[in-house]
Amino acid sequence: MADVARRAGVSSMTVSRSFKTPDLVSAAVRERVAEAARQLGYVPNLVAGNLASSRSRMVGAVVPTLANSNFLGTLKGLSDRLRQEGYQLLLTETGYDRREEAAAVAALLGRRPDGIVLTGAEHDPAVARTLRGAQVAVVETWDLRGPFIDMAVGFSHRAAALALGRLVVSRGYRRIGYVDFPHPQLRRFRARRSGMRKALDEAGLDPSLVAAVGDEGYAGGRSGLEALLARAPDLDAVVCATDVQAIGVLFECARRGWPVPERLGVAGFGDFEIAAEVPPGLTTVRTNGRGIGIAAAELILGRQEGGRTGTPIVDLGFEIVLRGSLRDG
Amino acid sequence: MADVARRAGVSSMTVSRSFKTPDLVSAAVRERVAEAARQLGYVPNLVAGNLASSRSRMVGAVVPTLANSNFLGTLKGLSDRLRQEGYQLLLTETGYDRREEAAAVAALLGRRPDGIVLTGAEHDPAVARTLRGAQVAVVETWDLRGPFIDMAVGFSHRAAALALGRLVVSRGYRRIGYVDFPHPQLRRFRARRSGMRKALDEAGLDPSLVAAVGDEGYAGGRSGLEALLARAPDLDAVVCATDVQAIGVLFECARRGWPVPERLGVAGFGDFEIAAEVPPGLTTVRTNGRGIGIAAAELILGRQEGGRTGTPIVDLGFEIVLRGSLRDG
DNA sequence: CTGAAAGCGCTTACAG
DNA sequence: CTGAAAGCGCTTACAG
Repeated sequence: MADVARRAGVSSMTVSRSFKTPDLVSAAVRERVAEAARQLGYVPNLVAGNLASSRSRMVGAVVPTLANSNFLGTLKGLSDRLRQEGYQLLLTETGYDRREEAAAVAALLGRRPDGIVLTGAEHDPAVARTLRGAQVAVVETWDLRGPFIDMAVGFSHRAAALALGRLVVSRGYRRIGYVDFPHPQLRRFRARRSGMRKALDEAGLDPSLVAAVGDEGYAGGRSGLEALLARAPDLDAVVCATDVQAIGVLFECARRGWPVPERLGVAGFGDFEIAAEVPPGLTTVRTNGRGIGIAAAELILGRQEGGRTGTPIVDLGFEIVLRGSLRDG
Repeated sequence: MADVARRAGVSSMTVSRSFKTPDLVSAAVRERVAEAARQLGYVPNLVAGNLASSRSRMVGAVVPTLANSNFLGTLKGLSDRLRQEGYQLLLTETGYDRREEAAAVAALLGRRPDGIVLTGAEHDPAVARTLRGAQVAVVETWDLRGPFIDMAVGFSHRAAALALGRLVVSRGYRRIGYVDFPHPQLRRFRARRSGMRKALDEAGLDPSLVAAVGDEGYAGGRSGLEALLARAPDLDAVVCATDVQAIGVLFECARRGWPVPERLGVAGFGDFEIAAEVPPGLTTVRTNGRGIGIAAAELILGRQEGGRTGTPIVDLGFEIVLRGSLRDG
């Protein structure tokens, strides 16, 4: 930058202003600075800028896994919205491990990001403590039950599962099983299960057909289905904690030659892209993961402008998407 | 840090040393510094550290899209390996747009990352120029045809498609169609098509059954299949440029009640997780996306140690995975 | 094994 | 509209 200033015949702060606040610089000087920068191939050093201004225009994102369209959508929404404002994303994956998460947050904090986006609202106690002490906007996503460290955006998993459960019941299914993913400390999965249970209770149906599997993927759906059938051979519908599990169930039905939705109704959670593609179409809950990312970005950006913009707890709701995997009732 | 130094009764450079090179500090002092840091909740400011040392321990990753298991695997491998060494990942998505990519690289460079990982080896001319001028290790991934900016890791898409094509031929299929994703300037897709064509030529089969679709997803597979059938009702096998397209073809077969592999053989490219799950199992090319990420990380880390470690062009090869979507021959 | 000084490349008030 | 000075919080030689 000193080189640019010399070449343009101005001071280095004029160069700085010429980039940051061009309106405060005369057109002629702006021109000369731009030309000098171009000739020198000058790339402003944001590291130095960050140190001097104590604003980084970086946001740290902490996700449990990349292998899940839900968080991918959120990441994409976050990244897109932030990029528009010249922010960049620092990404860490924790593998659903609280201690990894705590380590990630600590490492992120060293970079002095302007914001940190966490997945879920259950963290190592040290995380909340450290984060509250730090000068950083924090958004917890995918969970709406506090207490929150700072801000949050999500939806009610319980309400969504309840709505889905009621739909399945309304279609005349009577022996409804649930494939759960009871990951320790993942409250959102407990909430889904609880909503489901309520729907069955309301209808006076047996709520005990639950298979807890340790896999949120295809194999989890398959083994969940098998476990449920072993307990209830007359099972007529299966709801899964994730779309991928539900797809696993559909695949297993295809293997067995079982027609869906006649022999078995199937529903999932997430509305991944494949849900609309797989025959006969998967009934599921659309959760607006991308919207969560965008909203998280807005919250962080709003905080930068000073003061909070609107409410720091955002409920994005959900939508039930009805497809061929449930019969007409 | 000054606070920590004061509290521990040492100079701030001793604090710095105590963290960076503990061996050079006496155990007693190390102890006092650690204690003071703990009490003060001290988090070293890496921004300042980076500026002073001109090393950032950040790596920028530029991917066309997050919605594709291939790059996700690479990202994951990269992120995992880098995290072990205390590096962090700066992520940008470009949407297969060269200008977005150029902008992303410019923005990344402002952070002075120690390395940049690009997808593919075809970039805006400005990218190569800027990057060569910068003090940064560059790895181009998923393509092995240079010229490269710096280093590269990938495999031969042509050889992989050729091997897959030969396999399909060996299974007795004779009217083999190819669903292409001819994205402008995505050489790797051209290479796949070329390998496929060679396999058909060798066998004296008609290589003209190609459907170019603008969608690398499920819908692309479906529309590709329809286009091919319109031209060749006796089509007996379809190879797709991506697994997701191939899954789209399998779903369309299911909708039509066509048995796979009897009525139609199907093969894909990528070995996404679903390939093993979807009935009857998708024959495909396994491309080791995760390995690409790990290798890219190694190349960058090696460069940090000074000097190049081994060859800067890494061929990770591929593997044909045979599953039920092709008949026994 | 420990420390005083200079500097990394910017930005932030404060003047003019 | 432009500039001289100080400082952001570390690390890098260089001494001792």
